[in-house]
Amino acid sequence: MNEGVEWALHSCLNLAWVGEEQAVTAARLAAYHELPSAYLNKQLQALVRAGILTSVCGPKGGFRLARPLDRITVMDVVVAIEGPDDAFRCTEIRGKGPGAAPGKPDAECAIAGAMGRAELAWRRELAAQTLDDVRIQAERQAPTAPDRVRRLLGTG
Amino acid sequence: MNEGVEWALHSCLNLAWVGEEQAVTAARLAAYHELPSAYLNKQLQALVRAGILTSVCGPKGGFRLARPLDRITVMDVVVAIEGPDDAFRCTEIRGKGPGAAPGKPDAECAIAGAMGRAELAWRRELAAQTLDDVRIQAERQAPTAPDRVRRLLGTG
DNA sequence: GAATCACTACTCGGATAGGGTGTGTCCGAGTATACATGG
DNA sequence: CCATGTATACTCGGACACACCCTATCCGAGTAGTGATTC
Repeated sequence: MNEGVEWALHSCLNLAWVGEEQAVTAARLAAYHELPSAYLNKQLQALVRAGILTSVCGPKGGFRLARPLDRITVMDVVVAIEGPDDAFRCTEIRGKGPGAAPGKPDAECAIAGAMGRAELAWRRELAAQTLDDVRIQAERQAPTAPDRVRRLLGTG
Repeated sequence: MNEGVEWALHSCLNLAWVGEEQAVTAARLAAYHELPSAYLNKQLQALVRAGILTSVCGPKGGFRLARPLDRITVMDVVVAIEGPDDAFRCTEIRGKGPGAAPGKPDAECAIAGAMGRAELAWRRELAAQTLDDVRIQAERQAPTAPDRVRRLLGTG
C-alpha cells in the first residue's frame, strides 16, 4: 500500500488539532514528522481533489480540513490516495485459451467473487471508522499530542 | 495485488478437477488459460514452498495438491503468493521529528490500529472461505468446467 | 532371458533481464502583504 | 494623510527524473523411462 496513506491520515489529525481557523503549509506539516515536503504536498493535493481538504495559495496560505473529522472516514482518505480500484482485479483468464467455456459467462467468476467479498469487508471496516474515532483513540493514547501540535504548527 | 494470485487460485481448482492421482505440468496448466508457462511455474513454486502443492521433477512429473481443497483457504494462497506482510505498514512517523512524544510510545499508533482492524477483517473473510467453497460456487456457475479440465489436462 | 548400467528426454528450481508504478524533486501559477508614489 | 498601483515574497499545483518491485525469461538440477550391454 502507498506510504502516502499514513502521511495523509496523520496530517488530517494534525490539521484538526491545529484548528480550522488557520491554514497550515505542507512544509510545516512535513517538518513535524521529518517527511519530504514536496512529496507530502503531492499527497495533500490528492486530498484536495477528493474534497477532504481545501487549499489556498500565497502567504497565509496552506491546507485546512474541508469538513469536520466526524464526516471523514478512513476509507475516504485511502481512496483519495490509492484510487478507487480494487486491489484484486479479475483479468478473466477463465475466458482465455482452450479452457474457455463456450459462449459468454453469465455469472461472475467464483474466484473474483471470493476476493471481492474480502475486499468488501475491508472497505466496510474502513468506512465504518471516521477520523474523529481515530482522533479520540489517539488522544487517549497520547494526551499531550494536541498541545504539541498546536504549539509547533499553530501560528502563535 | 499480484496477478499471480488469480493464476494460483485457478490452477488449484484445475488441479482438483483433474484429480490427485496424476500430476499436471506447469506448461499444461499455463496453456489452459494462455498464460506464460515459466512465470506460472514461478507462482506454483511459491505454492509448493507454502505446502499447498507438491511437485516432482522429470517425466510424469508436475504439480498436485498437497491436501484436499476443503483444507486450503483462500488466504493460504494469497499469503503464499503475496507474502505474510500487511499491505499497510506503519512506519511510526509519529515518533520522528519535533512532533515526537517524549519517551517511547507504550500503545500502538491509533492510525495503525484503524488500518489493522480493516486488514484483519479482510484476512478473516479470506480465511473463512476454503477453496472447496469456491469450487462448489464455480461448478454451480459453470457445470461443464470440470469435464473440460479433465479432458484437456488429464493424461487420457 | 534377466539384470544392470548409461543415456536421453522431460520437468521443476533458482538465477537473470525488462517494464510500470510508486517515490522524490523541481519550476511555474496564483495571491496577500508591504512599500513607494501621487493626489 | 489616504488611496492606488506595483513589486515582492510566499505557497500550491502540476510537470519532470529516479528507484524498486512485479513481470517475464532462460539455463542448470533432478528424475523416470529406454535401450544397449553383459552375465
